Amino acid sequence: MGRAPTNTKLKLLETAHELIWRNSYGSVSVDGICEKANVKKGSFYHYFPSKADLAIAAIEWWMQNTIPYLDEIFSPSRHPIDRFTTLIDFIYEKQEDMRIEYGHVCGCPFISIGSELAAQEEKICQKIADITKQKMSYFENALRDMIAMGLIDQNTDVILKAEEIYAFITGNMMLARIKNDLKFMKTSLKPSLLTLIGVERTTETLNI
Amino acid sequence: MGRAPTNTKLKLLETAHELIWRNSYGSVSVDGICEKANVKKGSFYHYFPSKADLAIAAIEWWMQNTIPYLDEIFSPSRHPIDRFTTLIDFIYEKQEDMRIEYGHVCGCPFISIGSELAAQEEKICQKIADITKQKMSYFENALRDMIAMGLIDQNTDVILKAEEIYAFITGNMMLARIKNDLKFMKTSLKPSLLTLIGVERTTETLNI
DNA sequence: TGAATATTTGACTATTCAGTCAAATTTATA
DNA sequence: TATAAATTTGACTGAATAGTCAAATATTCA
Repeated sequence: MGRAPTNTKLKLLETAHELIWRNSYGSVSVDGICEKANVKKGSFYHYFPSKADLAIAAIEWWMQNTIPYLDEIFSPSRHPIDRFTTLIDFIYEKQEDMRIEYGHVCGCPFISIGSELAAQEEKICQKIADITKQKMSYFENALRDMIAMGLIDQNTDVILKAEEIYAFITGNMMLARIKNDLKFMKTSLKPSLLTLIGVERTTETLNI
Repeated sequence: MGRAPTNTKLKLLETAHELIWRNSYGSVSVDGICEKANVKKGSFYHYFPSKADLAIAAIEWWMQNTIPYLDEIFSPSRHPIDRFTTLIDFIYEKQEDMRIEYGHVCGCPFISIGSELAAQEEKICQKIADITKQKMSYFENALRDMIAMGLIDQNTDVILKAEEIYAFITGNMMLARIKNDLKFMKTSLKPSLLTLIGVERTTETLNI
């Protein structure tokens, strides 16, 4: 008995995520999300108790969406250096796609909304912090493999190094969004990142 | 003849900057700024044509405020490595002060507002991009001195390296704001930054 | 078919928002 | 002290905001 579930909730998640990523949490209204998603406001509040709760759900949904890609990129079967370079390619391509479609580099949705709501929405910050940790664990895993393979200094503190990598990539995405410019990300981010990681830049290690 | 200028405009700039830095552009209202600054709304619009114009003026005002500090930190009379370590100390102390006073790490005001308004306020983005360039010029200047002193690789591309440094510091400040945590900035940012710059970490070069 | 359940609708509120404006007030100076 | 100019005030508007709710509708299955 009972009515079957519809795709309304998913439409709201997708639309909210896109609008907030492109613009900002504060500049996107519930009415705007509903209009774009072709959903009435009453339906919105049937699925989400508040705008903030929708934002949290959208962040969670997007992260779940992203995990399979990260699993593929950071597959243990891939050479660890290749994992990082593939990650940069993956990020760049998404950013370039969005720049073409929306006319603007959009940066990292987690970081943008996290920064915007850092002092207002404790729950959102906690969620972003969790995601940050989760992403860094991919880096730590790859760094351990690099140590085992003798690619980087044996005494590398992988936790610390992972945080450096995350901050570096994050900072670059942020600046790309503000400057609306992917030049650095396209041409310099990859070699800069490898230097930061501490990989010797010989043709031998780079051409896997 | 005529009435002498008052400090109302300055009060509005100070208050707007503080509230937007602590929270966000979208969550701070003109009414909120006026109330905290003890200024009536009519006065606000006597001095600023719009909320966005106030934000631009506040950003400009804060940058003008910051320049003397940067000039001192990046004084050519200071050892170039010391310039960077002093910068980190300067940033950390300000962040720690704000964390204690407001209960929250506030990060970089320029980057936070720039990211928030990247797709909405062209003028604000342009202003932030200008400030970014201006700050990187300090880095480039120091890097050239480091090359001249043989502290880093003679073939270092200073423009590129300055952008790396800026992204790295920016990313760290962003994460500190989101995580509301200054641990990394306090203990690891300095050595990590020197590694990124490419300075050999011997006692000789570090204890200036 | 009919009961049970989930979903959708649209009209509704109360508040907050950015921005306006004419009149009142202050103050420097001639 | 009169004048001129900048400043301040407070009441105002109209639009947008997040959120509410009871009723209508669709769908499932017994």
